[in-house]
Formats: sequence, structure tokens, C-alpha cells
Amino acid sequence: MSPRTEKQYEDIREERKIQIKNVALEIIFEEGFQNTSISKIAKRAGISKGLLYNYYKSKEDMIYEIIFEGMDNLMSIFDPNKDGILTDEEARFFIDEMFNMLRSNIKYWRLYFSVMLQPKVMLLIQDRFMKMMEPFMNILVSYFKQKGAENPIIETRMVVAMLDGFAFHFILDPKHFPLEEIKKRLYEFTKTMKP
Amino acid sequence: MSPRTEKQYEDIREERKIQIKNVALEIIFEEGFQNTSISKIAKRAGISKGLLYNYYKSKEDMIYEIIFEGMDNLMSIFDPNKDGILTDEEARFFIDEMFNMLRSNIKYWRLYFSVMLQPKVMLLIQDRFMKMMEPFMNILVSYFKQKGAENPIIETRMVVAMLDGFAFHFILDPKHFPLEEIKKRLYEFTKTMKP
Amino acid sequence: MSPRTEKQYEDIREERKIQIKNVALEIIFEEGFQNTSISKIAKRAGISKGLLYNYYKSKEDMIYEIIFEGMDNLMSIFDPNKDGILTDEEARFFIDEMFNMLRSNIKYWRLYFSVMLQPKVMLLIQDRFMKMMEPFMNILVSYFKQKGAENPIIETRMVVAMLDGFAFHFILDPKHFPLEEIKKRLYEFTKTMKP
Amino acid sequence: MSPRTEKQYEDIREERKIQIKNVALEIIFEEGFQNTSISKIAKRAGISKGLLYNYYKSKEDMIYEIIFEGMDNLMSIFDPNKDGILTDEEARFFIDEMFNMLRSNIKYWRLYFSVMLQPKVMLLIQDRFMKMMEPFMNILVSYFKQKGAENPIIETRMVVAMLDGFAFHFILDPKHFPLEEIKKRLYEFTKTMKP
DNA sequence: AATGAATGAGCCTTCATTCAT
DNA sequence: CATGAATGAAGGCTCATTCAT
Repeated sequence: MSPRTEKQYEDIREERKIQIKNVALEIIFEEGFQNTSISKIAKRAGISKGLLYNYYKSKEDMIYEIIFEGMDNLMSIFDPNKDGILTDEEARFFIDEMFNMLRSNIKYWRLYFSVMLQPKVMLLIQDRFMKMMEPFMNILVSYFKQKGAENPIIETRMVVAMLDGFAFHFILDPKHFPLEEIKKRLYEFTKTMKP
Repeated sequence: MSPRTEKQYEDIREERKIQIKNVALEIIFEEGFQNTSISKIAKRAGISKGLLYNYYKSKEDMIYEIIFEGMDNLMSIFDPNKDGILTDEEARFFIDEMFNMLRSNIKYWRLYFSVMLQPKVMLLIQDRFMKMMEPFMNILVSYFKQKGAENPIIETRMVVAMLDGFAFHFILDPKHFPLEEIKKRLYEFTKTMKP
Repeated sequence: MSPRTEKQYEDIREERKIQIKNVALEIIFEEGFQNTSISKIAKRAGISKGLLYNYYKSKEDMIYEIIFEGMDNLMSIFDPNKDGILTDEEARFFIDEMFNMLRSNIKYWRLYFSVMLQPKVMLLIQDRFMKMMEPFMNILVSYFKQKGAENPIIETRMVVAMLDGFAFHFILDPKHFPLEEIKKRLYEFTKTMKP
Repeated sequence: MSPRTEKQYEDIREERKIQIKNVALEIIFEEGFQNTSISKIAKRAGISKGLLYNYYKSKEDMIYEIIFEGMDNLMSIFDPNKDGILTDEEARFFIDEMFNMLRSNIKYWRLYFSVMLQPKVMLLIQDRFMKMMEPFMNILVSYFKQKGAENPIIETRMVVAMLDGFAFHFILDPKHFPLEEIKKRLYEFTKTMKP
């Protein structure tokens, strides 16, 4: 019953923010980015609109935080050794994890794509986004180089495009997406990348 | 003194509709689907908001027309023989054309992706969209079957995902996209699809 | 095939106007005064909006013409002898005719009431309206005076209010209105007005 | 510094709603239902258009609330004993009160008539309206039956039509309406309803 | 830390009216 | 006489954001 310590306040604050983010993702998923209002988020989160602005200084701010947090999560599963080298096994692990993430975070990915398609938002995000992606890309390039690919950069592009494409298809219609078959098919790239 | 002939009215309408569609795509490209308002379109097209509703009965209506017209265009370049069979040569032709379309219709593609991400819109579009895609998909399935692919449906999915992925990357940053290299890399699929 | 005479043009004009008025009444009845637009009227009448303005200089103008024409019709059935005196028989005839009119002109009456409830319109109509009603009222006053009513003016007011009330109820729900019974009940006033 | 209590918020809301309703009625009275816009209401009430939607979820919603509240008020003065029987004295009391209401609520009555004439609105209101009117009508029917009327239902219809007619005339021109004389004349019905 | 009333700019849409043809 | 494209003002409504409490 003693007054809360600063740490406790911080924890409460952090929990609230997470809760708000989850609610936001849920509504964006259900109704689309365009139809998601601050009011709805606040109402479903069980707090007042005013309080929401206590946690995020604007709607944009909130969206950005959600986006970057999601990216951080994605990155964290990649290259678990942090040694900058990707073994075939790690690649397969990555494919698995990638789809796990897709499956458990459909809501996030829908938002991710929506936001990417807003040019002005993109400008703001791009820098940070690129910095995040760089090590990811570099590792893939190395991986394909080591596999003897003729043009490792193009190969990387292809893989990333494919992954984004799958993600896109998956979020549009998760029920009919042949997850397992696609995964198996992708494994082959870890064996036979070099034609 | 006599009223315009029916033909004249038709011409005026046709021209205006094209003009409006172009302006709409331009703004959607520049500012994102979400930030594109009827006001902006009318202002940039140099017409009154009211007139816009003389041509499209709602904003949704306008978007649909643009979307489906774009799809028709895309479909029309595919399988030029209309024989339902895709030769390797036709496949390469398709890849070329596909990227030509991407390059000359970036604006359209941004809209395409944006619209796909709107849950409510999707419901309305999905049916018609699926019907349009079906023959396209079937041809690809046949193509991969004939090439001896183990699972032609998955193979088709992969190609389509990849193409969507490329399209997505391309519209996000057309300047840095290695169009020619990617194209060349894709040609290889027409030779060695069977692993 | 010779060019039309001025008279012929006038006739065509008059016919057109009547047709337009009928269409207007129909739509106002179906959709309410508020939701009746010039466009709808023109379309259903099979003419262009522009032409409509050739016949009526404004929407208001058209409404007024419809209203006053309807009033003229009503007045014309009243006191057929034009002798300023109302016999009991004439009174019964009037009651009959009144309801016939209601029945065959529901559309008109709905408009009549709607217009009456627009204060600004009322101001414009009131003068002409009152002049039209005056002889009608005077005859009723005489009628009740002759019948020995204590306060013939009040009696007249009552009758007119009742008639308006019936008209109102009738246009709201013509199917369930007990026309015949009400008529019979009203006949009694021509016998026993004096309590 | 602490937020307002729930009671305080409730009070603010209640006051605002009343204020909005009054302003709405005033403008509808002055300009007619058709010419009354949300903008005008908000401007005259000295609030923003947006705030109005904080209190009523649509213009229709607002109108309904005003209409039904008015009806409740009207009903509440009728048959004060709530015993379902109307004595002559109560009938006279009702006549008095009815005209008091007319006088003090002209604005409401204009709205009432206007709304009744809107076909689409009527459909929505009709059910609730009829349910409200039923006991009122039943009591009148009993009253006339007990008075020995030949056809109590028709008699009730007549009275109601007359009252509506008076109301209609009164709101059109309250200054010249002979309220007292009409009232006196109506009292006679409570004595001599049986012809 | 917390509330929700209040704002104001902007949204999509409608419509009486004008006008070149 | 006749057309319908075009306008512009207004309509109902939404929403991110602010602020007194």
C-alpha cells in the first residue's frame, strides 16, 4: 500500500502501451487502417482518449512504434548466433520462424503493408527501416555468395520479394494458404540455390 | 444552337473519365490511398467536386472502375494466342510485358495493393478478382505441369508471390530496382523450372 | 407538316407543363418533398433538366403553380351554383366531392400540407391563399348563421379544422381510413348543426 | 486537477441536449423542417457541428428523440388518474391542457406535422407512434361508448381529426386563432356528444 | 494519471441552377 | 426548342487533437 516506486509506474506505463498497441492492431486488422480511429482504440482498450495521448503524442507516433516494434521482433529471430553467417540449417530455421511469425502476427503484417503504401509515411520510416534491413540483407548476400550464386544481390532480392509476396498472400487469405507445402518448397533453395 | 449530338456528349464523357482516372492514380501514388480525397482529385483535375459525381456515383465506384480496368489491361497481355497454353517464349514475353507494365503503371499498382489491404473493399472486389485470375492461374499450373514440376500449384503460387513481391518492391522504390537483372534471372525459370 | 401555329406551340407547352406537374407530384408523394430533386423529375418526365427551366423559372415556381392549380380545382367544386348560398343538399354534395378529391388527389394533398409547413413559403403563398379561401369561408359562415348557430365563425373554423384533420389522416394512411362512415357522420352536421 | 465526476458529466450532457433540442425546435419553427440543417442548429446553439454528433448519432436520431419526448409529454397530461376511464371533467381538463400544450409548444407541433409527412421517416416512427396512441384512442372510444354514441370509433376519429386540424391551423397562424371560443365550443361535446 | 466535452478542418455527397452547343 | 456537362454552395458526418476539470 506504500506509494508506487518509479519503477512500478514505469511498468504500469509499459503494460498499458502494450495493451493499447494490441488493441490498435486488432482493430486495424478488423476494419482496415483507414477506418481505425483513436476513439475506437481508446474505447476498446477501456481508457479515455485523453489518456491515450498521454502515452503517444499522436496517432502517427503510435503507428510508428507499432511498426518498429514488429520489425525488431522479426529481426531478433534472424541469425540467432549473431555471427553474421547463415548456415543452411539456420536458413531453414529462419524459414520456419518467418512463417510462424506470419501466422501469429497476421494483424501486424497487414498494418506493415498498409503503412508501406503511404508515401509520406514511407519517407519518415524509410531511413530507419533501411538501417534495420541492412544487416539482414548483407547476411543473405553472403549466404548466396558462399553458395556460388552468380549474382548474390539479385538472388537476395528474389528471396526477399518472394517472402514479401508470400506474406502478402498469406495475410489476404490465411485459411487457404498452403503453408506447409510452400515451406517445403522453400527448403529446396537452401540445397540447390545454385542451378 | 442545336444541342450537342449524342456522339459529342459521349466523347466529352470519355475524355473526362480518363482525365479523372489519371489524376486519381497520380494522387493516390503521391499521397497514398488513404490520403486521397475527392476534393484533391477534383482540384487537381481542374473541375468541381460535383462534376466528379456526374461520372462516378461514389468514390468507391471510381476506385473499382480504375482497379478493374487496370486488371483488364494486365490480363490482355497474357497468353496472346488465347490458346490456353503457355510456351516458353510466351512466358518470357509475359515476363517482359509484366515489367513493362510495372514500369509504366506504377501508379496503378500502388492502388492495387492499397485496395487489397482494405478488408471491406476486398469482400466486394474478391469475387470478380478471383474470376479474373482463374484462367491466368490455370495456364500457369498447366505450364508447370508440362514442365514436370512436382507440385504445379505450389509452383504457381511461388511465381505469383514473387511477382507480387517484385511489384511491391518496385513501387516502393522504382529508382533502385534492378529491373533488367531481375528479368534475366526470371528467364531462367522458363528454362530450368524442373529442379 | 406546315410549321406549327403559335396556338399549337402553346398547346404543346401547356401539355408539357401538365405532364411535368404530374410527375413532380408523383415523386413528391413517393419520396417526400425533401427528397424530390429537379433531376428526378426531369428524368422521369423524359426531358432534360434544361428544358424544365424553360417551363418553370425555378423549383419554387413549379411548386407554387402546382399548389395553386390544386386549390383552383378544389374551389371549383364548391358552391356549384355560384350563388353564394349553400343548401343542405349542396353541403352534402360538397362533402362527397371533398372526399372524392382527397381520394383521387392524395398526392396533391401531401404536397399541400408539406408546403404549408414551410414558414417562408407560407408567407409567399398566404396572401393568395387567403383570397382564395375567403369566399369559401364566407359561404360557410352564412350557412351556419342560417342554421341558427350561436357563433357561426367558430362553427366554420371547426368544420374546416375537421376537414383538414381528415385530409391529414387520410393522406397518412388512406387504406385504413373509414371514408364512408366518416362521410355519413358528416352528413349529420347538415341536419343538426344547431345543438 | 482530477477529472469531473460522472455526475458532472451527466449534468453537462443533459443541459446540452436540452439546449440543442430547443434550438432545433426554434429553427424548425422559423424555417421549416426541410430548411433546418445541422449547421444552422450548431451555429445558433453556439457549438461546433462535431459536438452535436457527440449527443445525437445522426440528424434523424435527434429528430426522433425530440418527437418522442414531445409525445411523452402530451400523453402524460391525458387521463391523469391512469384509470383508463375518462370522466366529463377529465375530458374538459384534457381540452384545456391540450390547448395549453399547443400554445406553449407550437414549435413542437410544427415538427410533428412535418415529420409525419416524410414517407420514409413515417415508416420508422409509425410503429412506436401507434403504440403510444393506442391507449389514448381506446379511452376515447370507451368514453364515447359510455356516452351512447352510435359508432364510438368514428366519433373518436372525428375528435382526433378535429384536434389535429385545430393544431394545424393554430401553428399556421397562432395570433388569429380564437383559442378560447374554440375551447368553449369543444366543451359542448362533453355534454352532448350523443346527438 | 485520467476523463470526455469540445473543436475545426476536412470528408463524401447532393442539387438547383446555368450555359455552350 | 432541347441537351446534359458543369458549377458552387451547402448538406450530413467523422475524427485527431486539445483542454478544463
